[in-house]
Amino acid sequence: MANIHDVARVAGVSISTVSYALSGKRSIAASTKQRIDQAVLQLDYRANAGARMLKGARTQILALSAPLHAGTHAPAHMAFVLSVVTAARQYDYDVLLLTQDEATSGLRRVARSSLVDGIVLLDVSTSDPRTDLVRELGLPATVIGIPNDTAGLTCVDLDFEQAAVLAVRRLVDLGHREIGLIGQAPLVYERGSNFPPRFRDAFLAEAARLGVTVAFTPAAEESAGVRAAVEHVTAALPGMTGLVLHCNEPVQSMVLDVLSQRGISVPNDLSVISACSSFSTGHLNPPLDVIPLPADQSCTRAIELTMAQFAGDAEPHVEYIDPTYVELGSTAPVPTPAPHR
Amino acid sequence: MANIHDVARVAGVSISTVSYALSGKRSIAASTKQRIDQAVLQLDYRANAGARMLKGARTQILALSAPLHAGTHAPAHMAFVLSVVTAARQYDYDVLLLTQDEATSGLRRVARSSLVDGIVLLDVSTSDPRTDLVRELGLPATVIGIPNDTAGLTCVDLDFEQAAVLAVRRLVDLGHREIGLIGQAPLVYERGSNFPPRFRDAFLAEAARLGVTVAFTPAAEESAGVRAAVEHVTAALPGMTGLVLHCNEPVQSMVLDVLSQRGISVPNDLSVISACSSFSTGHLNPPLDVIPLPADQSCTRAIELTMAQFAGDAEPHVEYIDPTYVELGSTAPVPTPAPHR
DNA sequence: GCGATTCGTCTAAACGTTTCGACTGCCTCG
DNA sequence: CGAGGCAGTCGAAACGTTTAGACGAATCGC
Repeated sequence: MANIHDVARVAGVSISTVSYALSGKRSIAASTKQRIDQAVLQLDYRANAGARMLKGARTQILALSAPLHAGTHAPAHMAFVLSVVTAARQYDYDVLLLTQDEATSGLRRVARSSLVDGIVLLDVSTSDPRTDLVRELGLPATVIGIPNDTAGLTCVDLDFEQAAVLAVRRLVDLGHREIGLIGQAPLVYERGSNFPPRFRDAFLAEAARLGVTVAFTPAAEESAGVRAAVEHVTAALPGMTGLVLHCNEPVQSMVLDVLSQRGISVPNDLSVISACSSFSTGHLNPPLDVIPLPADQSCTRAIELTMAQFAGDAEPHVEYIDPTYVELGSTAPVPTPAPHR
Repeated sequence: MANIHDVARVAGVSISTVSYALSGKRSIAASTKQRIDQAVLQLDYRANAGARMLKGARTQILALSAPLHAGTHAPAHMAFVLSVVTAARQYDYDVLLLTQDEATSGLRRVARSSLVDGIVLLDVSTSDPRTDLVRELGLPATVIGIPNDTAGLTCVDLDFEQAAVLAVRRLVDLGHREIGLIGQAPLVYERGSNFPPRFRDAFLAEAARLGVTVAFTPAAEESAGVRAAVEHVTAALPGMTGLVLHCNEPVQSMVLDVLSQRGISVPNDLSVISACSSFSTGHLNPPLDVIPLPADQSCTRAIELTMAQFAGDAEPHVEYIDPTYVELGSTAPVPTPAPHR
């Protein structure tokens, strides 16, 4: 493999001149620069990564800790992973993928061996051992998601609380007073995943504040679980006219199936909102109003924040991404304007 | 960060002694080794990755080129990615994730800069620019999937041809003479993905050999597409008693829904087989007989083959993984033993 | 016409490993 | 008892960069 010596020889200059020409850190005569560029092209030269790391103290590699938990929707997870890689490449960073097993040991290994310049954490739980590790390692790091203790951490995530508020208000504005909420699988809550309770609690709080009645239930991912969840909310709230889904796409689709089997028409009989869906709801029948969970926005911002830490101009802080509401026709004013209460 | 000098100082030996003690490449007195281990522990020392790469000519990093194409089932894709990472870790290798955009340029970059020791290619198409690049780079590489031109390449994959034969024979053995085959989405075939036509062609060939009638159709992923696919095969084959699904899980599930809506009972009226599914079919209703596509097996083998190339004892070749047939009760002897023809 | 400045280039010193060759005792064998 | 071997350790030379410092030549201000 061609090295900088070869380039220098071909271009007829010293290696430092080559280095400066390529980095642009000192001015180089146009003619010299041209000869060097030519030699680089001819030899297909690329600076040796190891040498660059060793001397430069920058590896241009980020560690991405992306555990895939049971109950996490794989396509959504994939979307985050790919978004991180794509965003990192914008800053000339590559991404080393770390998984489940080895979650903390792998992070420690790559960090202590100076293999990576920084860390991105995906899918943190409310109390996640990786956050302690990140604090200990003292490496630039960004967490996508909000753990309970954010001290000393840089975190970014969709504002799930605000998303919940948005969903409640939309339905309330349309006159709905009895609203169901179908959440993630029970084990997602038990495991301590960070965003489901954030959404649920804010949802319940806003509903209470506005004086509307809510029935919440998690929904297991298989069709029996979904059926049970729908039954639970309808039984708890016989007068339910609005329903919010904070669950993954297959479950959303199954909920719509169950509703249609029961002869419930959306939005005529029931207004339905999809909250924090990573993907378009356009293929659902009917397409659901949605508050999107924009993987690329979170990830792009996470990378920006990591780069800011490299530059040294970034204090640890928590950053929320504003949710938006997208109307696709699955909500309507409350059907029978019967006086409530 | 502690370096080897620090360890040497704390242990009271020279750095070469530390290096030998840790690598085990020369014998070291037990007492010395112990002092060194102690110092390593105390300082939480890990060899600097850059220095190791530079000198050792081994980076302990693999590039994984994992483009996520439209029509690829994300969970299956994820399973392959995670399996590759897990398998690589068994050999103390980390994995650098490369995506879609940058497919060839990214591979070239990491290879030419000696950032990675080897390459794993996922989801190759029949004619994939990445395979030419791999040949050009001359780096150890393993392809998961079989492109048209395998010259000079090391490839590993499930034997989709054999899987197709297995599926046909199973149904034929049970007396079925008219068999439907529902495949991937049309764009998957158009894009040149490697395994769908391998399966389809072998399926048609084996069926022809055994003199049974087949109707094949691809199935677009939305429910209208699935409905159309089912209609197509039933219209083409009014006497169809067997159906093979070579498509992703959501489509399989939708096919079963359509069948049940039409009052077709599995396996009483129709025997159904799921071919090359990455995930268990246990949650389907009914659970389908399946010829699994074992991501971990392919990936583990791919890593083994890459490691063998490092060791120098491996010629480029194509390796097939034997498919297995798992009975879960979705096939039965042909229902009405009416004489066909 | 001369010191100061700027530009372009070079020399050489790091960076933290791995590993080859060499050295020192000590043991063994003839 | 001396030659040879071996276990245990060390010194020093790579590996391919980046970058601080030095230096000559051209340019500029006065």
